[in-house]
Amino acid sequence: MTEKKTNIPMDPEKVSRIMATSLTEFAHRGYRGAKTEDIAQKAVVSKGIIFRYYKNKAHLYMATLKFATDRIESVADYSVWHDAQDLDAMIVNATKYKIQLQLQYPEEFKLLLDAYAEASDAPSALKHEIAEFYNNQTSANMANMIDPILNRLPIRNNVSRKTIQGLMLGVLDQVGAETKTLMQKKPDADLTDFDDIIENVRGYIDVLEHGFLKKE
Amino acid sequence: MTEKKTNIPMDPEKVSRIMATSLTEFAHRGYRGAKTEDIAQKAVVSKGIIFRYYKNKAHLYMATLKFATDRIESVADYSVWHDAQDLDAMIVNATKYKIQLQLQYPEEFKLLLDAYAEASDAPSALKHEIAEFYNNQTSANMANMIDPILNRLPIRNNVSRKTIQGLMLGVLDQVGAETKTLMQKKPDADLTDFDDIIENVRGYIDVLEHGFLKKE
Amino acid sequence: MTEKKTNIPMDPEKVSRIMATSLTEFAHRGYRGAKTEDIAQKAVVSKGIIFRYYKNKAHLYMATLKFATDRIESVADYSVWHDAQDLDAMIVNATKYKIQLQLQYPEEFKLLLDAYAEASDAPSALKHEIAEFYNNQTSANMANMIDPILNRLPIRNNVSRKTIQGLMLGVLDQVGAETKTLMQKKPDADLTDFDDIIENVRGYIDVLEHGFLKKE
Amino acid sequence: MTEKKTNIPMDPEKVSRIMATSLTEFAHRGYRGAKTEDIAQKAVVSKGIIFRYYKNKAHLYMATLKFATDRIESVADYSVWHDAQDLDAMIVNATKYKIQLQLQYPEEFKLLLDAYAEASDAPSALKHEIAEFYNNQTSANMANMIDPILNRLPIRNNVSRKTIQGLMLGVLDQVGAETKTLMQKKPDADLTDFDDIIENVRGYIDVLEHGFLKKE
DNA sequence: CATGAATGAGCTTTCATTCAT
DNA sequence: AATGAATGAAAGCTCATTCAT
Repeated sequence: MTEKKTNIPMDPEKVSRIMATSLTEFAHRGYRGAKTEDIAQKAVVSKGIIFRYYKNKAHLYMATLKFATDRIESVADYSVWHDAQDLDAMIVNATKYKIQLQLQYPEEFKLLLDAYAEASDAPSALKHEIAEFYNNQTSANMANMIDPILNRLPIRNNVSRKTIQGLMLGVLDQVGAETKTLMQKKPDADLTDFDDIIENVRGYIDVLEHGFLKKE
Repeated sequence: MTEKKTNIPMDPEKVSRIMATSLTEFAHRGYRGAKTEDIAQKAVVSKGIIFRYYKNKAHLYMATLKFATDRIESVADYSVWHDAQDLDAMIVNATKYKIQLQLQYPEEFKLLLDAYAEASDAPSALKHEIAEFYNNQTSANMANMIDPILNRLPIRNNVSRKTIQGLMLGVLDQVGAETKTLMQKKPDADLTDFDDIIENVRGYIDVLEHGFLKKE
Repeated sequence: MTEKKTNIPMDPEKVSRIMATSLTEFAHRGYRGAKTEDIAQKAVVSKGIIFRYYKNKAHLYMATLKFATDRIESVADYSVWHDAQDLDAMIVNATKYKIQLQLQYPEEFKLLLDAYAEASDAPSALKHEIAEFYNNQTSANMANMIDPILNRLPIRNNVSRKTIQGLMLGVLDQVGAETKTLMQKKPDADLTDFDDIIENVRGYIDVLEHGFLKKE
Repeated sequence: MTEKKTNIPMDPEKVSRIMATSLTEFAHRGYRGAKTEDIAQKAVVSKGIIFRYYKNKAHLYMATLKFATDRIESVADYSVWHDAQDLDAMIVNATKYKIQLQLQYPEEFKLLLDAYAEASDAPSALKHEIAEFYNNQTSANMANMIDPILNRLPIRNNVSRKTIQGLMLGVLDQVGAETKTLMQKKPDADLTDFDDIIENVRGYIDVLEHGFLKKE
């Protein structure tokens, strides 16, 4: 299992061009649709160097996946969650943040979303990476984010934490869907175009709060 | 744009075998991963006939997409929505129904979900089909489904129909996610395995109703 | 170990052209020096068909090896050995025969001689074939050939069968070397050009007979 | 034809490492199977220097061939032939010597034996070297070796020098074959393992002497 | 001079598509 | 009309050779 670390020295500029190009190509064409020749050409490197650096196409794909998760991770600012004082503020921040991420890293999102399907046969090392990406948008993760806020709020009897977490995820899913739809209609949208979505979110939260908070 | 309708006579049995096989192959391997040779072999038809019937692989893929949407549409029983007397009954029915659909037609779902990504470069004629599939799980469609019920309910002021629709979609998205997760853990699950999910849904609806109904 | 017999139907004419070309190319350029593209072109078949018929280059090579051994085997006429009444006749016949074989199947000989070196890493199934080819020019085989004749002759005491067999093999080796040398000097030689060699052989046998027969 | 002798200064230590490694690699993998990368790595020199010293792979191969012949030539001790007082002593010495050479320089032998096949398309300058190696085991060479001894012996009428030379070569060929077989069965054999072969040789010579010497 | 990273021509192999039977 | 053997463009990958450092 211990891969021979052949320790090929890599030119960081080339690596970065290759990764950026691979990201785009894999995201838009899928694993099989992306051609190494094209990637090399668009990255302004030789075909040979790709195989020198990454051994083969599968490894290049995995490296690209890792690159995408790292990029998203590197900008993931969880303070938007923790610092919020109330639910409305938190969700609005989170929504803005999620939209911003999806706007800023659309290819990373596409790549990772597809990866789940593509990587069905492929290496287990990567599956961990991909699963991690998915888990960040999952119940367990959500719990950590909103529990501190829920602790400060008077929850109505008969409403479990899990239910609230589920609803929150549902709201975020819905935000994701609405964002995706808007981006398709208006591919070069910026943050201000998403004000309507944020307004929708406010409505969702208002209903939810009425739903699970104790009526004084 | 006007496709030459050469009107090739097709043996319905072969068509049906080809479609069933294509569905499976495309769903599991993706557009480029599926091989025409394999499809022909597994469908017990000659490779030639596939090209005679469908002109080329892209058209076969599109036909398969259409086949998948048709199959799902053909069993879509909207009475589960219309006949429900209250929100709880409606959503529980809808949830059961959606789970059942996902269980019964996992390949169709997989194919159509991936199609969104795969078909990025491909023909516009198909995009319509795919978009339709997605729209069925979208605000406009949801409106038709739940409006009759909402009409009978006393909605709290300041809560718009659109908000409720969005929340409902969010709940259904969340159900979809929970179903997917469960199916991955337990690939051969049956309906009874999904009781927990349905219980979750009851919790969601309880909160939502408290959230948007007038307190008497 | 049981290879899936995919049972590809093969056009005998194409097979025969491919084999003939492969034989020439592999014999003259070695395994790595021979190019599938060239083989296809010279055999007037498509590159694809070679891979259809033989799966890959390694299998093509093995098939060619088998083809070469079969061809030589198919014309191997052991009666030249058995029918001879005396040693001189036998060796002269055998020499003529060996020369003829080497003249008629120079590429087969070259291929098989090199195969021993080339096939060092390769499949065990083939090793058997190649080993067989080599064994035909070996002590064990020689024993069967000349023992019937030796039985009729008065062997001098102190001379073992094994010694005589070894000497016979030495003579045949020497004939092979002389033939090879002559063929290099005169690539388009025919049988009559080899009369000198046969004359040499007569000299060898005369000495040997004087050496191991009882003096009456 | 006049090669530009650019007279590149060469580090003798590097040359020696390159030659030793090339010998091994070319002998074991053949011309095309040997990789310049591997040779450089195993010789602990840069790939660049190989091309600086030898221009290209073909020249490196030729240099290696020359290196191998020189090594064998440099230890070739013809006194084993000249000093022998009788035929038996001479052949036994020669046999021991040949075995020792084959044992001590197996890679040189393998390289040169294969070279004959490999170098079919290649440069004529080398052909001379290779031919020389082969000629050393040839009639002309043999003549020089054994004529002094034959001069002292009473040869039977009707037996030509050439015949005896041929038979001697045959015996040596046979020794070579027996040695090869034994080395394959027992790769780490030493000289004592070859006693049987030497015993066989004694038998061969006994027969030959009886065959070509005058009966007093 | 020496190095070894980079190049890209050239090789093996795959597979959608054609077309003789 | 149906078949599936044949095709060859296109893809992944290798490695002798070059050349900036």
